[in-house]
Amino acid sequence: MAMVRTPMDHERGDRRRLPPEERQEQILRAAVGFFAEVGLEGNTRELAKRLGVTQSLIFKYFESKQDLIEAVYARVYLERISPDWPGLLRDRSRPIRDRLTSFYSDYGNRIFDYAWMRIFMFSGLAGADLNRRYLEHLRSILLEPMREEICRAAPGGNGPTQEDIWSLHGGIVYIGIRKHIYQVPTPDDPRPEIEASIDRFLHAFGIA
Amino acid sequence: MAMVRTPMDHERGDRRRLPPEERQEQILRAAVGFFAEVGLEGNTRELAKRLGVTQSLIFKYFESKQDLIEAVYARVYLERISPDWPGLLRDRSRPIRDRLTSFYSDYGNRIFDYAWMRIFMFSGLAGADLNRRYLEHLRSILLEPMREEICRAAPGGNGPTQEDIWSLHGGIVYIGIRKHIYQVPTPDDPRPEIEASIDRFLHAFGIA
DNA sequence: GATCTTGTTGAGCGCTTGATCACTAAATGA
DNA sequence: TCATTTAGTGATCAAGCGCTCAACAAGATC
Repeated sequence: MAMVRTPMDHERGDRRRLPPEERQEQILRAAVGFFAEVGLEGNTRELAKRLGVTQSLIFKYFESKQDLIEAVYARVYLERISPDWPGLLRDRSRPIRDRLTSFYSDYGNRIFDYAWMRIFMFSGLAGADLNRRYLEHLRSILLEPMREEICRAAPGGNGPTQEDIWSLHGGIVYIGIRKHIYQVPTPDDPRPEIEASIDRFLHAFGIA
Repeated sequence: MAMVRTPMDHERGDRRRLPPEERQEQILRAAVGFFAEVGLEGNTRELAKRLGVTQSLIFKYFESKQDLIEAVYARVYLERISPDWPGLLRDRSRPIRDRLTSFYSDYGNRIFDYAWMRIFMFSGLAGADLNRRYLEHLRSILLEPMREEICRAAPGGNGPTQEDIWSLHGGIVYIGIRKHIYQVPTPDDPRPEIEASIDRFLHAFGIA
């Protein structure tokens, strides 16, 4: 009960005096989980406690808390959109339904993630420009191609509008919001519902 | 530039020494707008400044900040669900499409609201139980009836599952999330897209 | 084993926070 | 007009915040 700080009871192997890049990585990884859980106003003393280091150490690796938060943003947003997806969506050798279901199955795997969803929401509420840039990126390189491909597949040319696509997208993303933000029960495997949403959507435009 | 506090430059008429219930109401109303904007960690000094009163006055009307936040929750959540809606959804003298479009048109009017959306999101992220209770309430008295009515209207009895209904709901709510949380451009009038979503949904179950 | 480098510590500074309280002065009634 | 009541103030407290820095000690080099 002496409250002595023992490095051993935190993280794996955790010898003191890590190489700088390893320590920085360790802090950043912990920060992602920590800020996702408590929000961006979470204090650095608590974060340090979870890492089993002193709070001052954090400032050796990140100039300021804002600096750390931006590193968290970068880490979380980076590689969240796969470079394969535009090609997948445009691949006309496959039926549009297949392309959409495999895209959203992949997409769901990446974004139905506790840390991602919450940090995206926290940063959105904080007014961070990153959200707007992410959504514009998403729209232009994924949703707009998606819309075009559905239009092409739709008989009679009465395809969806951009706003229709947002509606499909929102219905799917909302599963993750319910799970990680509101924390209400959701299906263990979201894929059947994703497929059903896509089928309903395509059906409305005369596809399948 | 003397930064003298003049009561006149805040709120309307604003004579000092208000009757207690009026002052409490004024603080509460300001708190709703303030916390919606900056988050629940917004500080009471800033809130007091907006009201043109001292910070200590807030604690004359609310025992603690947490107390104030809970009053904000109550104010914001209260009367957000109209008692007319269950009856409207169950009214079989009207086609199901009409019932759904007028319900969601009304519903959108109430929840596509800056303060509501953001406080709901802030409290959800903070883990407040209110969100779970609200969503369970919504499900049981609105979404489940909705599902049953659509099932009844669907030929062959292959109606939507509860999860399908969440998907429809999510697609609609997502408009508000984009607008007030992510703050990206959305249609000025969401009703056309709401109607389109409902039509696509019903179409998939062989209705209309 | 002595030396040097540098990752890590712990004390603490300046500031902000929620909350308290003795006091001030505006409204009310006699 | 004066006494009473009480809405509102302003100074202040204790705790917590981001951040700094002199000192310490783990690990590499010889």
